[in-house]
Amino acid sequence: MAQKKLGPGDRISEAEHAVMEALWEENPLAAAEVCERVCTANDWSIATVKTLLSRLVAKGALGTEPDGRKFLYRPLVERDEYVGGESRRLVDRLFGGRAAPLFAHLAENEALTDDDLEEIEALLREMRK
Amino acid sequence: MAQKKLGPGDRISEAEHAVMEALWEENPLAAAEVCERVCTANDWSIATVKTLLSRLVAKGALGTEPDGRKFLYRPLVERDEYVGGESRRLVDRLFGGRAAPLFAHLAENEALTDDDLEEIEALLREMRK
DNA sequence: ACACATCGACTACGTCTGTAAACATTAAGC
DNA sequence: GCTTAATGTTTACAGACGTAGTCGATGTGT
Repeated sequence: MAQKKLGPGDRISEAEHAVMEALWEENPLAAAEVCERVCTANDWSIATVKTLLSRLVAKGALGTEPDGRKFLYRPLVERDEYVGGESRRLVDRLFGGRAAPLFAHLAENEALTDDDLEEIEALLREMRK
Repeated sequence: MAQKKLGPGDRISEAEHAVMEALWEENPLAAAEVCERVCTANDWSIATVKTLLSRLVAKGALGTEPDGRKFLYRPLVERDEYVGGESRRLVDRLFGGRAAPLFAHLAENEALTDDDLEEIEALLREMRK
């Protein structure tokens, strides 16, 4: 088999996600370059990053292209896709699929800044067309 | 030590969460009663439920009171507390702590029903006092 | 040519999770 | 009293995850 498309079983773990973020921000990158942007923040060794990269490739979340003796990695899944999936999973699991209760929750716990409120209002206005 | 308060390291896993949901909806319940409400839906055996209950007790998420030869389990963490924590974690991880982008995302993918929109508008109105 | 630095591949290993069986105790029915 | 059914406790085990070391190949500087 050549390319295993990311099955729904192939979830991206939390540590892997940090690697994905780096690559979503800039790509393609070599392993060492990825390490430069995530190793210190997470207190990881280069070896750890290599493992995470391999697992992400195995899961079909990353693709590689050879560049001399090294590999360049680039995301195969869009950040939007991932973020959307995770968001929906949470809303499904905790709020029965309804987004309003999530919103209410965030609002209650003042997890919403004034900027957020304004932005959301704007979105609503635009949505109402 | 008698009561270990749920440390932040003691996360509730997905399977465990299903058990918690049952107990949040009705409590206290015995293991067999919990199984009645979650075993068929998840295709679990009673043994699995017992394990999950034990682990939740160990994590400090559930408390027990003896009832004859059996135990009754009841939540020690509020559903709101859990839900709030998980929501914030997601927002932090995926949206840099800002809720507006999450909202935008849900909106884009029409994960928002008309009811949701109305409800959110109402919330906004009320919040603006 | 040769030592050295790099890089990906393979291996390792402890913890957590999902899933469950085996075991011990004990209340209850006969 | 003794068998049986129910219940919590212990043990099990495979797969995922976090974290990293070792190994073999290969390019690099001198």
